[in-house]
Formats: sequence, C-alpha cells, structure tokens
Amino acid sequence: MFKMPEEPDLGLESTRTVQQQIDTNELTIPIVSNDLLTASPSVKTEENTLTYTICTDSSTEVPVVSPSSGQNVTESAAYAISGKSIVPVMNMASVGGATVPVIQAQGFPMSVATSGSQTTNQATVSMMIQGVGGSGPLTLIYPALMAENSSASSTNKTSASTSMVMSQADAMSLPSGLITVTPQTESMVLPSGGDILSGLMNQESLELKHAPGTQKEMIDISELAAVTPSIHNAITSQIIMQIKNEGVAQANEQTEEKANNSDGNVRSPTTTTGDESEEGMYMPKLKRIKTSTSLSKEDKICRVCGDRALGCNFDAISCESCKAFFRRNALKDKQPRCLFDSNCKIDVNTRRFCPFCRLQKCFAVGMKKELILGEVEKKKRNEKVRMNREKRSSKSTVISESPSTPVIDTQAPVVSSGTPTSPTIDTSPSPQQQQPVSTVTSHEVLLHSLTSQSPKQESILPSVQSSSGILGMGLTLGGMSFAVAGSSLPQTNSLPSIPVTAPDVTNLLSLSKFAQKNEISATAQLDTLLMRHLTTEENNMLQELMQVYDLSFTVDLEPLIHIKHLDPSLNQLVNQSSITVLRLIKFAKRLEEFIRLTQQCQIGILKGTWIHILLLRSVSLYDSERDVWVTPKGDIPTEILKNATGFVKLHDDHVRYCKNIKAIIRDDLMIVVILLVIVLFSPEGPNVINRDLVSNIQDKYLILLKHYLESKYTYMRAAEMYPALMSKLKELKELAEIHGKYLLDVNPSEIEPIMLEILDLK
DNA sequence: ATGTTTGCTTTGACCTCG
DNA sequence: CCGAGGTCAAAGCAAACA
Ligand SMILES: [Zn+2]
Ligand SMILES: [Zn+2]
Repeated sequence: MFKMPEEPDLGLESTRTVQQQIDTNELTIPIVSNDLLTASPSVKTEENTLTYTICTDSSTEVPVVSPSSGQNVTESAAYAISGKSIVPVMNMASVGGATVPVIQAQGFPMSVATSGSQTTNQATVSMMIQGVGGSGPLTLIYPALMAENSSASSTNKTSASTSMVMSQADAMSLPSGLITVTPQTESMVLPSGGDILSGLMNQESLELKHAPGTQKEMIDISELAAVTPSIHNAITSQIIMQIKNEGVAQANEQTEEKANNSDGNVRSPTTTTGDESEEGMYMPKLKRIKTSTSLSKEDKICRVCGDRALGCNFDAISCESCKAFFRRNALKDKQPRCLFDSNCKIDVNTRRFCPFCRLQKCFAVGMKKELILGEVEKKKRNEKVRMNREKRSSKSTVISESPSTPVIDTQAPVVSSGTPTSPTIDTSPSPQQQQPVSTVTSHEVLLHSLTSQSPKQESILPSVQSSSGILGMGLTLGGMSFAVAGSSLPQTNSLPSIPVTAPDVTNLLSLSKFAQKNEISATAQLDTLLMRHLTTEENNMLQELMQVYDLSFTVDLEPLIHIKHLDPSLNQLVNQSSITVLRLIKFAKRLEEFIRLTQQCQIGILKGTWIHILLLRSVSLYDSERDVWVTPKGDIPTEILKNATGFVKLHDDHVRYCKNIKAIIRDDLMIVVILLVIVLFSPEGPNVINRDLVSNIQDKYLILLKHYLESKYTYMRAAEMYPALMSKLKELKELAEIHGKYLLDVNPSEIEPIMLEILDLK
C-alpha cells in the first residue's frame, strides 16, 4: 500500500514550473507555489491502475492515508484521505487558515497561491488528481500539522456528541512521507465509486486568479494551456478505453435519476445499510456523522449533492442542507464567484467549497427561488407563530385556560396564497426609501440610471416578476401577466420539473455542460472529437454573462407596485415595460464592454435595441410545450394574454417567434443570454456613435455564441443552429419594428419618465 | 514570527407550523 | 405527511492577541 515514490522529488524548484513531457504514462503535476508549499505530486499510470505519487522536497511530509476503509489503500485510492476524514475533492487550498484558490489546468499542472499575510507552517491542499483509470481527490498536508493544535480546537465539543471527529492531527500518527496509492481500476467503477469516474472530465480549463492579497507570481498560463489539452485528451481516451474494456457501466449520478422514483431496484436490496456504509466510506463528514441514520424510506437522493433527501424542497428533491443553503442564498444578489470554471463538482463532500456552483446546481436541478417566501409572508408567518406560541405557553402555564381560541388572525381577510398582491410595498429589506419608479421625474432618468452607481438602484426597481417582457412582452406579458395572474388563473404551477431531465432524451449530445463533464460514458470520447473545447476565458465569459443575467433579470417575489390590474391600456403596458427596461439597463451596466462605451454610445445602443431585447428575453419565458408564458406566479396561456391585451396580431407574431426560436434552443438559457448581448451591441442603431467599436464587441459575442454551440452541441449541430439563430435575429428586427410602431401611439403624459426617455418622447 | 483567543459567518441536523 | 421557515451549536475563517 504505501510505497515510496519512485521518483524522488522535484519539489524544490518552486518556480513556475510547467509540465514537461507529456506522457500519458507518467504525468507530473507540479504544484508550484510560494515559499510554503512545494510539492510535486504526480500521477503515474499503469495498466488498470492509477498510481498517485507525491513528490515533495525533503522537508515536506505528505500523509495520504488509506481511502476507503481508511486502511487499505489499494481498495479505493481514488478517495485519498487525510487523517481519517476524507478530505473533499476540491480545488481549494487552506493555508494557515486562509483559503486560497488552487490554480490548475485541466487538473494537471497546478499551483497554489497562499495569501500573503497568512504564512504559517500549516497548509492543506486538496485537489483532484486525474489519470488513466480514474481520478480522485488527494490531499496534501504540509507540513505535518501540529497534533495538539488541531486536536485542541476540535476537542471542545464535537467529539462528545459525534461519533467521530478525526482531525488532521490523526494524520500525524500515520505514516507520512511520500506515498503511492495504487487503486485498482475496477474498484473505481463500482457503483459507489461513481464519483471517481465522474470527476474525470471535470477540470477542463485553467484559470488564473490571484488570490486575494497574494502577490506571488503564478505560472504562465499560456504555456500550460498549450500543454494540457493534449494531456487531457490522451488521458481521456485511455480512460474511455479502459472503461469500455472493463465493460463498465457508467455508474453515475445520472443513474439515480431513474432510481429514485422507481424504487430501490438497485443492486442493494440486500444492503440497505451496506449501501450506506459504503458511502460513508468516502463521506468525510468532519462533522456529525449521524447523517444516514435510519434506513427507512426509499432514500431519496438530493439532486444537488447526492446526500440523503427527505423530500422536495423548493421544487426539487434535496437534502436538508441544500434546502437551507438555497433558502439562504437564492435570493441574495451577490454570490462570490466561482474561483474555477463554475463547474465545480457538487457532492456531499464538496458542496461547501463553492457556494457559487452549489447555488448554480440548485437552480440547475430545478429549485425555484420563487418558492421562497417573501419578506411579507415570512413576517406574517412569524407573527402567527409567535402568537400561537404565546397562547400555548400561557395555556400550559395557566393550565386550563379553557378552550381553544382559534381566533387569531388579525389579519386581513384574503390572504390568498397566491398573493398577487398588490399594493403594498413592502417591505423589504430595509427601510430604504421606496422610490417608486414613477417618482423619478427627471427626464434624464435614463442617463441617470446609466450613471448612478449606488446600490440603491436596486431598490428602485420594483421587483417584479421577471416576466415583464417586452413591452410587456411584446406589449403583453409584462403587465398582463400580472393582471391575469392576479385574477384567477388555474395556476398551473407545479409541473414536475421536466425540463431538467427531459432534454437529454431528445438529444444525447445536448447534455448540459454540467452533466456532460461529470459523466463518463462511451460517448465521451466521441464528444471530444465532435465538440469544441472552450477556453477558460470563454468559459468565464459565459459564466459571467449568466450571472449578470441572473442578477439583473431575475426576480423576486415582491409585488408590482403600480399596475392596475385589469384593463391594460397601451400606456399601462408601456409603463410596465419600464421595469424591464430598468433591468435591462442594470444588465448592460454590468457588462464591462458596455461600461467602457461613452455614455452617449450607451444610450444610443440601448435606445436602438431595447425592444429587441425585451422581445428576445421573453423567449425564455415561453413554454412551447404548453403554449404558456411562465411566470413566477403561475403560467399564463398565451391565448389569455393575447385576448386580454387586444393586440392580437402582435401577440401572435410574438408567440410564433418564441416558438420558433425555442425549437432551436430548447431550454438553453445560455443561448438566449448570449443573443441578448449580441443584440445589445448592435452597431446599426440610429444613435450609435462608435459603430466600429460596437460592432467589434458584437463580433466577439457572435464568436462566443458559435463556440458555445460547438462545445455543447457538437460542431455538426452548431453548424445548423448558428445560422438558424442568425436568421432569427433578423426576424427579431422586423418584429421589434412592428412593436415599435405601436409605441408611437402612446400618450406621453401618462408614461413613466424612463420610458419617455427611451422612447424619445418628452 | 508563531501559537492562541476571540468574534463573526456558514452549515446543517432538527424542530415548529399550517 | 409535506414542505415552508426557524433554531442553534459546530465548523470555518480571519483578525486581534500574547
Ligand atoms: Zn444536498
Ligand atoms: Zn465553483
């Protein structure tokens, strides 16, 4: 089990080392870094085995202990652990208490940056190591930790109540030094080992980010970038071959999908518990180990992290922790970005390490933030609870207090759940000054919103349902959705989150990037041939775009402020759109390229494209299967909306457009977002000053779109999709023009200032 | 320069409620 | 039961301390 490394060390050259020779059989992973960390783990591959070799300089001790059982290394080395807790696979290094990112390229060359201030002798690096036959987490502890230290800290309470708290101190007692872990391939394909395999294609690109406070230099990325793809491909294909040879089934999380509902058909009827224990094997659980207590129910599995789930939370099967996590974070405006490629693997062990990706995954599996109660509801609820409690306590203390007294509710009569709500303002956080949109009077609203920096901006936006599409959606959705929903729609809510699972059936290759990367299947190899690999930069751009979009357009539950319910006049609709326009501005302002434009130019492109953008965005709200607009408050059949607004033809055209485009993009929101940006940077608008510049930016996104399509849908499909989308953009122009014509009829006196501004009315 | 303490934030197992 | 929200001690971090 423990072997001394065949190759001594390389450690000392703590410089910007870069991968030397690319040999699939002997890969070295240099960990380059500052003074503190100097270790060079390497992955060595042999037939059917994966060997992890950690090379360090003389002073470094690297305890890598038995994986699975915590004893037998060969059994599942992929789960390298430190101490007795299996340190999660993650791309984070903890140095002296400070967490720093581990820069890595495709899981190979990597370096660790330590934060400048925190220099200590204590560093733990956990990483994913990949090689032929599998991949797995590996943790380096450098140098040896002080036993007293950690034990002391963990002593206080934990230990007593929990079954096991193995601090790293324990690692000390284990043999340290250079150790080679040699797992057997087959162990890696066991169902329980799905994780290993799934981690394979994981780290795709490298990212360079200076750790906060770090002034150390990093490796030269360009060099790495050049090297890694080949390594990756080579390894990948070998892995695939091996998998095939072994006749392995791809055991993955995907499996669970089917498993959960059907029943525990799985292979473990016998071992309900055994199952658990096996899992526990790589469940670090530094904390309370109780987790999987009872065997009870057909354990549902958290779609986010794979932990045991009790039921549905926010519309997705999820565990308690993910539920709490989602509740606490989904509505936050800001979430620290992912330090890597925004595709961190999220499982029960790693879920804590990247909140961004965790949240992303929450959404990906269908959790809906709309289901989080709003401030108002919460308050009401708390109030009730409090009163009930009081009552109860008094009852108990005073004993008898006679009968019930149900009478609590003070509250208003109809608090219907839907709460379309209305009036009120709400609440919301803080006492901010509720600045209704309308109060802003200056003409320069537009300008103002472009300039203002204050976060207040946010509060100005009456959070509306995201719906507000273009001119209400094409002059419709926005206001209407509200009105209609408010009235009495069947509230088709709750449809099973089909979207999440369905798409795959149609197109194997259209798996989400997420799934794609975490899944090893026979098609994986094919994919690498047929699909483009996005560069890190591209990945980052996409990620950022999506985030910006989320931040800007997504909605909260708060009620619309001033919209009279029925009778959607044109003016009403236009006003409704103002909210979305404000969001659009918010969105644009978060785009670096946009901000760099002159203000005049900014206003120019906004004025020229806002209708297009609102229209285009509405595509994401359209559900072609059911022909409804999906809004947080429920679905609205397009027919209803159409008739309600009276703009029949207009609406029909719009719906048709959405339907068509949806046929191309399916549920890929990313495409919509890229298109939005492309449209935003349209150089042909009337008031655009620097057309060349704008055009260049647009080109950049056009390319990004193409690459994105190629990376996600194969070159072949991209070749069809891209042109199709381009033609849709052309149609969009026409559609927007028609909508624009209607706008000429608005009565300026009743229009929100922002809209007057953007419509060039006064 | 290091090991300790202290204080604040996040997690997550449990619990209350309707 | 389910599934919202709330609770609170443990775990993590980072800065203040010694
Ligand atoms: Zn979970
Ligand atoms: Zn991440």
